[in-house]
Amino acid sequence: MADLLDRGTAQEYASWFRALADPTRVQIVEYLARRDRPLPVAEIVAAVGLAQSTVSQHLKVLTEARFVLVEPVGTARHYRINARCVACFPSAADVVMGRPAPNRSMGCS
Amino acid sequence: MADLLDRGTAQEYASWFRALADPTRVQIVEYLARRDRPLPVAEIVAAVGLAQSTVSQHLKVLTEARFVLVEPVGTARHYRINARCVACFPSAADVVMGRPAPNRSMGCS
DNA sequence: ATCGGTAATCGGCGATCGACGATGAAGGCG
DNA sequence: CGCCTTCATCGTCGATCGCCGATTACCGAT
Repeated sequence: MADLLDRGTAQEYASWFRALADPTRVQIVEYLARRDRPLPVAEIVAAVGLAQSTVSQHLKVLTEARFVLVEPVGTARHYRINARCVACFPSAADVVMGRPAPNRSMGCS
Repeated sequence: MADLLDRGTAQEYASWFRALADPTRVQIVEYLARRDRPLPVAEIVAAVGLAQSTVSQHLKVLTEARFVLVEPVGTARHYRINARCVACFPSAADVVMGRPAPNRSMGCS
């Protein structure tokens, strides 16, 4: 008993936290969560006030972490929050803080 | 309305997430949370299996992020989870995910 | 086929990270 | 006093990060 959290799980959790380890990405995720509808990149670029390439990089990180989903719309690409992650990411915080794991694994689709 | 989360808040949240952006630190925090009593560094070193200097660095990061508290005990230093953070860190996850901020600010002591 | 608008990718920059061994500082004990 | 024990700090290394401008790729429309 009392040994460490499984390394794989720790790595998975850490990758989630790392995706939010940048203030700009925190702003983007919170923005997408609050708007709760697919938004084109241009609008996000305007909101955060950074270069388009920079925002695109951040969106790539968030997409790979499954925080964000993307759908092509004509020539554009619309990003939106991943509703599953809204539900299961805070549970990761609980696990790390020693609370019983609330059921759902972090394997969000 | 519908503009970005305040930059200062985003930076504060990001610094919390960054502190957990490493699997070893996730393991350390979860370990301290589950044991829930002050532990000497040597025990943590034994648990994670890394060099003592490396673990000390991780503990410094976690201490500066206020996830962990330290108290000197004789020649040793005992680390323990910060109970306040156990309560208020998951709320950061909620805020980022667009949920209403559950009261307490992140300014944990 | 070419043009315009949208967004991803590339290459480079300085800064930070995570790991280590070695060294240093502080306290207890003979 | 000297000597462990315990832990923090230093210096270094390669790797990664965050940002940018420039370029490329894609698609719709002319």
